[in-house]
Amino acid sequence: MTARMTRQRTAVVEALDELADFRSAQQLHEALRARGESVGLATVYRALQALAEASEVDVLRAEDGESLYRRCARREHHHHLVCRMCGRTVEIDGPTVEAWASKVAAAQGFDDIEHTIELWGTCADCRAAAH
Amino acid sequence: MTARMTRQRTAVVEALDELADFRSAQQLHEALRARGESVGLATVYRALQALAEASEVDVLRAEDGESLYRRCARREHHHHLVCRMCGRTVEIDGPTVEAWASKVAAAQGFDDIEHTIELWGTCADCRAAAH
DNA sequence: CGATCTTTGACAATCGTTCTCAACAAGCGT
DNA sequence: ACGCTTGTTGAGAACGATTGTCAAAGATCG
Repeated sequence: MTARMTRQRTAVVEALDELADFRSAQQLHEALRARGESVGLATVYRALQALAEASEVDVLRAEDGESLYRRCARREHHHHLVCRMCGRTVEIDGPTVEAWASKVAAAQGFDDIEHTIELWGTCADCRAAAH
Repeated sequence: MTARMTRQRTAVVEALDELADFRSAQQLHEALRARGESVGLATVYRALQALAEASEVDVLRAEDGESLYRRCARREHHHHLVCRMCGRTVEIDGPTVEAWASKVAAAQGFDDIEHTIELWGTCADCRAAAH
């Protein structure tokens, strides 16, 4: 039950730190390959899963359903503004929104409330790159 | 290019109306089967896809990534409070949130902004049913 | 160092969803 | 009502992300 520190897990964390923005498991796997680190894809998935459970990384779903991972600066609850082309991410928080969400849900008699609030857009660079 | 009204499409729309809450394509397919209507799964997916494009149905992704569909009362933009157990849905709108979202995104130089704002919870009935 | 016990990785298996393509049927004109 | 044209259907294959399998490998501890 004790989490062991392995070469592979360290490598995944390093890749996350290096890439900074939201990336898919497969992108991370490829980045590790490119760097010469040999890590199995399944292992990357397992590492990310473990990190997510430990709240070490944030997970969100791209519009096509793929899971994206990122090591965020703040560990407290927050949301993201993500570029759908390059993954560039800006952390945002919205105290107003939080309050609104829980108030609305409670008013309807719902429990165990969770909310998904993510903003997607095209960042200035990608817009420029697309002509 | 003209959309044809087929037995299958009508059936899918009927199933949606009957079930009222957010359902997966597979759930709808099964409901049709159970009712005696013979409709292929692929056809259900295609019908839902077409309906979604025409803004006839709302689509959202469950926490496990599955797509859920629903015919909403209002066709204007709005959000949902959904029971993660039974799919029961309450339509909500948050003018405050909308404004907040576009303001934040624009401030960061992002374009083509879209936002995902969904609330998940356990409705009173499901809470009771779980003891 | 050695025993223990988690972790790894190549590959198979899942699961939702989309694709393929020949058979089929709406809608239109006659 | 009758073909024609052309969008639609359905069974099954294909796909892509993710998870499961299990024997071999390696971390940790005494």
